[in-house]
Formats: sequence, C-alpha cells, structure tokens
Amino acid sequence: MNISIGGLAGRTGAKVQTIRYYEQIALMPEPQRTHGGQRRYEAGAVKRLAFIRHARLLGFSLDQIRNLLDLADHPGRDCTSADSIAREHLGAVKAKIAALNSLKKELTRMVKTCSGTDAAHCLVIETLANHDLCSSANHGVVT
Amino acid sequence: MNISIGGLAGRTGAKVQTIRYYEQIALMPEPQRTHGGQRRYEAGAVKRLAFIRHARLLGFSLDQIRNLLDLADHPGRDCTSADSIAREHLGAVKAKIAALNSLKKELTRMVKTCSGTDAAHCLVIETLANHDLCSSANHGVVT
DNA sequence: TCTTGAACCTCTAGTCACTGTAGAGATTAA
DNA sequence: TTAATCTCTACAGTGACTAGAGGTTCAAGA
Repeated sequence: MNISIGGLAGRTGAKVQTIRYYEQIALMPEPQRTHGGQRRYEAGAVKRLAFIRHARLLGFSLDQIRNLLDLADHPGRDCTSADSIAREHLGAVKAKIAALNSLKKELTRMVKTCSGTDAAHCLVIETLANHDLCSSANHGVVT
Repeated sequence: MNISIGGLAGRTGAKVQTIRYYEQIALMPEPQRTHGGQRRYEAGAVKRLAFIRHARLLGFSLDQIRNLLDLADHPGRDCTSADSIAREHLGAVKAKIAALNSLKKELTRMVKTCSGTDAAHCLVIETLANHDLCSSANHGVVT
C-alpha cells in the first residue's frame, strides 16, 4: 500500500484538507511520513476513512462517528451503544422530516397565492410580516 | 413604546444576544440609546424582528431575509423576487425532505436487524464499514 | 435618597464540519 | 535537469448564533 494523501482522497472521495482535518481532531490516526515529511497511508486508513465518509453521508456527527469507530475497533464489545446511536440518529432524522413537511405546507401555501404584483399586496411578505396569517405554531426546524 | 432589549426579546422570542447579533450584521437598525448607553426600541423594531424570526422559523437564510425585508420596506416595488426567493426555498426544502427520506430508509434497515450482541456481528457497524451492504448511492444530505 | 440586584454593556472566543488560501518545500515524469 | 504536480503548515472564513468575563446602568423598594 503506502499511498499519498492524494491517493487516499481519490480512493475515498474525501478532500485532502478534510483528511488532514480528521487527523487534527484525532479521528484518523497519524500516518507514517516520508523522509520529506509527506504522509503515507496503509490499507487500514482507506477502510477507516471509508467508514467515516459513509457514516457522514448517513448524517452521523463526527462525535457519533468517533464512538462508532471505537466500537468497530473492539469487535468483542457489546454493540448496544452502536445501536442506540443509530436509533437516536434515526429519531432525529424522522423529527427533521416531520418539521420540514410542515414547513413545506406553509411555503406552498405562501407561494401558491402570490399574484406577482407589487410588494404591498404580496402574500409572501404579508405572511412573514403577520404571524397570524400563518399556521406555524412552531416548525421546529432552522435549516 | 421605548422598550429595552430584554423587552424586545420577550416580545419576539429572540434572545438578547441574537438581537445584538442582528444589529451587528445590520439586519436590525441601530436603536436609540439611553444616556447610559442602553438600547431602547420603538414599535417598528418589534415588527421587524418578528418578521425576521418568522422567516427564520420558515427556514429562510439571513441573506434571503435581508432581501425580503428590503422589499417589505418598499411597498410599491415589484414583488416577483420575493416570490422567487420563496419558491427557491421551497425547492430546497423539498429536496431536503427527499434526501432525508432516503436516509431514513437506510437507517431503519440498519437499526431493525441489530441483534444487540457483540460488535463483531453488529449490523450497524458492518453497514458503515462496508459500503456494499448499503443502497446509498448518495443521500445528498449532511445533517 | 440610598441600596440592591437584575438587566444591561462590550469584547472575545467557541460551536460544527469543513473549505480555501498563501507561500514554501517534496516528489515524479519526461 | 527541469517542469509539473503534489504536499506541507498555518491560518482565516463560513452561518447563525451562543457563552462567558468583567464591568456599568436602571428601576424599584426601604
């Protein structure tokens, strides 16, 4: 193996800077260096980074990923906490979907009725200015 | 009127620090001050801040809100751009919902089959380690 | 009028997960 | 050998706030 940081980036889809960042926050271990100071990675690094990127794509936070990696590094350990991290995240995703759906409804109502004339009679602006025109108790999402 | 920053916060649900932040980025105008230097707000400030908070609840960015406020300040102007800001935002919300739904599917599959034993056979960890076990082409969301 | 304590002030730094830049040095292919 | 490409460190910036330190002002009660 012994690939450069660019090679690792190419293999995993992560950016070079992102890899260095992961090393900085100790999510990736410090690799060996060449005589000239450049990083050289083993096969294990590709696996680990792929794990991280995949978990990021699924929306896990780096802190959650840190815990998941810790578990992955110790195969004998009880995996209940991995399960609960995933369940917790699933719950958050579901909540976000619900909030966004209520948002969508509101926005659709706002947009549908805009006649596109002057701002004085624009429903978009009017709705925003006047909370009563809106059914939003609280969408609970700030995107 | 002539209320303090705390009074304004109480009336709108914004935090005191947030109001000062909005002033700093020129989203809220600089209010009058008491002899001792404390902020005192007129009724217009309550309206404007309510507009901002409402728009934030609906997920608009501060930049979008800046544009919307500009339109609200000029009632004679054409409101097409307000409409298009709202439409654009609606599109983003819809896209996010779609991405989160595909995420939810994936996570549900991951979580459902976890037997809760040791990490060596944990599907959560296995799925993350092995991209092939996962149907995610790209969920497109990083939450 | 004086005292008290809650609310206010400014300023700075931190959050999350990166991304981008500058200027210098290392490596590789022709 | 030289040019092109890659990599290095260090730091600033993103969005939308939030938190804290350390000091000042205001309004209400005695």
